[in-house]
Amino acid sequence: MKNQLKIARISVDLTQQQLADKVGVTRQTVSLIEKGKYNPTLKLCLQICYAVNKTLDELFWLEKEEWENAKN
Amino acid sequence: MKNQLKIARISVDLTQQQLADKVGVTRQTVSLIEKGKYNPTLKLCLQICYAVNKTLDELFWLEKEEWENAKN
DNA sequence: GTATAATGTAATATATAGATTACATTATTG
DNA sequence: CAATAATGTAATCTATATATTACATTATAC
Repeated sequence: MKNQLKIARISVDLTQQQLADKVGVTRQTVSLIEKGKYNPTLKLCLQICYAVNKTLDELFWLEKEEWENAKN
Repeated sequence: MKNQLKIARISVDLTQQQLADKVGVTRQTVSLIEKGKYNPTLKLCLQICYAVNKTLDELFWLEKEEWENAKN
């Protein structure tokens, strides 16, 4: 599932590992979320938002059509 | 985890069962999410947003402080 | 160009989201 | 107030988010 995490993370100058540490998750999890291969929980989404100083909509919002195309 | 789902669902005149059907989940899952006793996945959050015509921030956003208080 | 940091990704294990079944409680409507 | 619809919630099961370990590839710095 597509998202804006990678660009947001880089803009606050964090590596995947640093972000992972901040939100208490493994680097792999961050990597997979950025790649759109994961369906994170709301809690994790919120923690990521706080860490990179963005809102849910800014990082994770998808219009319904994009959603329906991106079947995965 | 607190959220605005119940009020949004009622405002589009759906029962928990109807919402559950629309998003392809059980009524129990909807109930628990409304009660703040569940940590839904991003996909489910998005589908709920589409069903009640709200955004992620409108339904699920929590400021960091509220978050930190609401430990669960 | 080589060392090192950062990232991608695969296999297996564990924790937990969500389903299922069931029953109780709380609205709502006649 | 009685019947029914809507909702709360508990126990058990299944699917999947996330951890762990490990190794490969890609970027960055010397």
